[in-house]
Amino acid sequence: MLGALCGEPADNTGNPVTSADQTRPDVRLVTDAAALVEAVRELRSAPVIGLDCETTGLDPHGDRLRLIQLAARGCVCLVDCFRVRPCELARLFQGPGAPLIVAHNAKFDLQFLMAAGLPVPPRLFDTMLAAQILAAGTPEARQVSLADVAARYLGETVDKSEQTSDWSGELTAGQLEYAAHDAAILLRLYDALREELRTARLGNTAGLENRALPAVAWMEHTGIGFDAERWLELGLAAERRRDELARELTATAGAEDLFGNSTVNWASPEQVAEVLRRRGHEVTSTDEATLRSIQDREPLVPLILAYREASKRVGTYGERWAEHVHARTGRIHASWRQIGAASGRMACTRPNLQNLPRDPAYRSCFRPGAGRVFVKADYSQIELRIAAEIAKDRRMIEAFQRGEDLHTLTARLVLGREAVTPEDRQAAKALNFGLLYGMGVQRFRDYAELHYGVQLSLEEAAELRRAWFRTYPGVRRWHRAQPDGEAETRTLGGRKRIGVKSFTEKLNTPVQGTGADGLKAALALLWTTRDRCPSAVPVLVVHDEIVLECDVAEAEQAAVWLSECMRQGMAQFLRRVPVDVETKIIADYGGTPATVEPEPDLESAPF
DNA sequence: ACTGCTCGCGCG
DNA sequence: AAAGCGCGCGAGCAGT
Ligand SMILES: Nc1ccn([C@H]2C[C@H](O)[C@@H](COP(=O)(O)OP(=O)(O)OP(=O)(O)O)O2)c(=O)n1
Ligand SMILES: [Mg+2]
Ligand SMILES: [Mg+2]
Repeated sequence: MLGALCGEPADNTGNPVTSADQTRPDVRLVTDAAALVEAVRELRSAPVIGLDCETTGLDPHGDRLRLIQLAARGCVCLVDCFRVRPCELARLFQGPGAPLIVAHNAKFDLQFLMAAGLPVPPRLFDTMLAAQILAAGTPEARQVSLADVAARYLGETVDKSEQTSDWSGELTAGQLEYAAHDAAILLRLYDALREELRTARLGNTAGLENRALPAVAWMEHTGIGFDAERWLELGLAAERRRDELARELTATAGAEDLFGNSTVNWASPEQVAEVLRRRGHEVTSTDEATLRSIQDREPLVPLILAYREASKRVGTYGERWAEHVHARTGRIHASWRQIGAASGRMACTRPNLQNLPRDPAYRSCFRPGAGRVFVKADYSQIELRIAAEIAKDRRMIEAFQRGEDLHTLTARLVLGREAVTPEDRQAAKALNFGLLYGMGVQRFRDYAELHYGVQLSLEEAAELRRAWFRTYPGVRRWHRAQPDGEAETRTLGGRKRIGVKSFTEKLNTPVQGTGADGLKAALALLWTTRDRCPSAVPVLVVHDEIVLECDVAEAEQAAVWLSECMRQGMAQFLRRVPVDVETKIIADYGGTPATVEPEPDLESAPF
């Protein structure tokens, strides 16, 4: 049955397959070492090769590679990994003149190659990333399955019914046919997407994404160590607090039925709003800003907010996290979306590791293995620096050249005093970025009151806000220079977002997106220079922050390496503004200090 | 039981 | 809630 695929294509019934495709390639099934050597010899001369892997499941740590499909122009090789060890493919992927490897969602295939001990091809083109880059800002950016992309750019329909079939048994003709087609279509897609990228002037962005891609696969494959026991303890404490607060809310509101049970579900915004309206507050929302505005007249408000905080911890940061611990590795392998936002930022799901509570009790549950540490590096004031460059604000540029800290300055401006705590500085971020991206005076005033306790009249708030814009007059000009109507924006790296509608989006997108460009350039550098720190692996990316895990002995080296990659990655986009990276060596993600013994200095050693 | 929506909120 | 932006997740709720 398998032999049929080596020559004439056949379907499951053994009948010849008819196809409209006149250029159907030669399909070859490789089931022994000699055939693999021969296949690699032939493929090695191809400049571009489509790669697709069929696996027994979606988990590179648990499931197995079954079939590796390699498509050159006019020739598809299917390597049956149950019959032949694919190590020989290292010769295809590596060395001078190695081919460009084209794959769809290559992060998936790369993780299986990594698990199999195969090298990561040095030159990659991911058709999914390309489609996301081209569609940034449109709903199509979220519909990027191979079938979607093939339909969009080739007008071809792809049958995915075999994708989820059983790949652990005897391979059927239908499966082999499907596998060959999937790989072959990648080459045509590559041609079409490369042309689209060229005409949209997005080639540089695609290059950047494809260079960052191995680091993202590396990070996902690595996962991160997690102390589930301590995490669950925090959940139980939050649960007790939540239930206590619910009882107190019910008692305070007098919302008990005959049995003393609550008639209100405090987790329902609708019911909370109804309670508040009955108590004389004309609210249409119950978010924190609304609740704060009635806090003076409503004793339930602090209880509701505390209840919400506890509920958040029980729900979003609760016991379900134990399900994310991988049975084999004992670590959490979140799913990283390399292009997760319309701006170009990454995103993270199942679970989202980019919005862990800042509370060290939670963050310290993420820990390196024994004898290892985390090295965490975060860009300083990054979007202010980028905005200074984009808006060409002389005052802001010069402030950065002098090494000033604008978050601290803004905290001082609003507080009216010199002394600023780390919390004050953290709060100033929302003010700086709020004003930078178009926040109005009303919201500015309420924020200042809530976080700094400074009560301002609307006129006083307006004056402070004007003072901020007087300090950075280039930012005000930049605001006024924004065009009306729908626009497309570009980052300093050339990344494009289309359909940008509102004034505030037009301000934010190129700045946030440039930050993503720089961070991805840093990831690309980390991958290509990883030999500088052999024990180091990436474990987290949090927008302008990268966390590595490495041996204690290599920590200092890793810190230098990481900060250099990050500086270089970002600095290429900033001509006038310096880039600063804050790097720390820590025993866990909560920031527990690491007691690091520096690497022995061999140069000056006595022997 | 599942899907799709809104609301609210965690993070950068 | 207000001209800050970008995400993902859980709960409630309505519809099936
Ligand atoms: N409320 C916020 C917080 C952050 N950001 C964006 C802009 C920041 O530059 C970027 C990174 O967040 P950080 O917390 O790292 O803030 P900074 O880099 O500005 O400051 P720091 O020097 O503390 O790193 O995320 C934002 O838009 N709005
Ligand atoms: Mg930062
Ligand atoms: Mg940060």
